[in-house]
Order: sequence, then structure tokens, then C-alpha cells
Amino acid sequence: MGLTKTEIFTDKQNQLATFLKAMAHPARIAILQRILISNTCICGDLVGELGLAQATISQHLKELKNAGIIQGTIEGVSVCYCINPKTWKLLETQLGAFLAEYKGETACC
Amino acid sequence: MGLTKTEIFTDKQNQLATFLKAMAHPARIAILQRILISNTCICGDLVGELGLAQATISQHLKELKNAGIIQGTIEGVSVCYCINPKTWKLLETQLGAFLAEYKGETACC
DNA sequence: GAGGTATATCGTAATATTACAATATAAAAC
DNA sequence: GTTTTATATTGTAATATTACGATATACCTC
Repeated sequence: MGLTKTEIFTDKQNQLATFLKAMAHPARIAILQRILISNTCICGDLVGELGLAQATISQHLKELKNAGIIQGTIEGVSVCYCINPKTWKLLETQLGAFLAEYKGETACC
Repeated sequence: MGLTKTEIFTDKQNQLATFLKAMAHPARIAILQRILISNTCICGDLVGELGLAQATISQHLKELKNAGIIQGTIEGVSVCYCINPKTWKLLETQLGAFLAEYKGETACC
């Protein structure tokens, strides 16, 4: 075992889970916030700012990139990472729809 | 290693990561949707509806409960699980604030 | 209280994640 | 072309997650 049974869930459920999983780490939230605030990002800055090793940050960036949340373009010696606007909007839509399913407090519990 | 370095991040970053992690599984999204739609929930229903073993579903419910997202009250033989309104609002606020940090497309990448 | 029903917990196997040192790659500067 | 600088990849150890069978618990019904 140890393998998520994706086949029994809908594509939407699986996709939302993938997005959430990609963001479900404080380092990746910190990285995203850093990109969001400065509206641009160079990986080297993060190595100094977060207290994690360069290899670890590179790994986190890779996961955000795999999920499609960020994109990177080579800029001379360094790489410029920024938000993928298309994915971010999709994420906002899907997450918004999910959260909106809550209809207020129930009488039950 | 293999242990997240929570101490180098802010409480807000860690809390948001914890919420996201709790929801970052298609089974748990399906469970939440089921609770949200019916405005109530009994675990036994889920065992029939999702294609997972009873022990697995109980485990997923436990994780959602540990994160404070759902709460359960014993109701005779079964347990009634429902959304924790306070946590759900906190989650909406924190996630909303996070998503709102995006200021639209950048010129950079 | 014996039997049935609903949920939780335990034990365990397979797999995934997190973190980092070491090393590789690739472009700029000299 | 060698050195410097920035990032990626590889290898590896520690830990976490996912799933399920088996078993325990707890409450209702008779």
C-alpha cells in the first residue's frame, strides 16, 4: 500500500488535492508569498532568506513547478521564478467553489 | 532528516500549511464535500460511497478532526461528523488572504 | 448479559516526503 | 579556457503517509 487510490475519485477532486498538496508545506507557502509580494523572484534570494539549504529550496521550487503553480525562466546566471497566472486563476476558481459549498452552521453537531 | 523545520517559519505559515495538508488528499476532499452537501454526515455512509476500507476512512476522518476542520459527536451507535464552523471560517480567511496576495500577471516571466 | 452494529485502534507493508552534503551543469566574467 | 556564480541533480537517511486486515471498543436491542 502507501499509494493513493486516485482512480476512485473524480478528476476535479484529484486536481484540487494535487494543488493543495503542492502548497501544503510552510517552506512552499513562504516561497509563494515571497514571489507574490515581490512580483518576481530569484532562487538565490530565498536561500539567504529562508533557513534551508540550497538543495532543499531547489527541490521545493521543483514541486511548485511540477504542480504548474510557478514557472521559471533562465535569466543570465540565475533563474527567475514567478506565478503561473493561468494555474493561479484555476486554483482560485476550484478552491473558491470548494469553500463556497459550506452553507453555514448546521443544527446537527 | 524527513522532518519539516517548522521553527523557521511563522505561525501563520505553519497553520496554513497544516490546513492545506489536512485537505490535500482526494479522499479527504470527497469526505468534506459529502459533509458540506448533506450538511451532516455519518461515517458508515462514506464506507459504502467511497471505495475505501472502513479503517482507511476512519483514519482520514481522524486527520480532518486533528486539524480541527471537522468535529464528531456520538449519536447512538454511529458518530455524526460535521464541519467545525470556527475552523472553516479561519481557513477561509487565511486562504483568502493568501490567494489575494496575487496582484495579477507580472512583466517578468 | 448475549448478540449485533458502528466506529476506532493496532500492526504492518508499500510508498512518499523532507532535508542536506556532494556533485554536476551552465552561463558570465576575467 | 579557467574561474566564479547560480541552480539542478544525485544519493541517502530519517520520518510520514496511505491503505487494509484484524481486533478492540462502545453502544443499542433483545
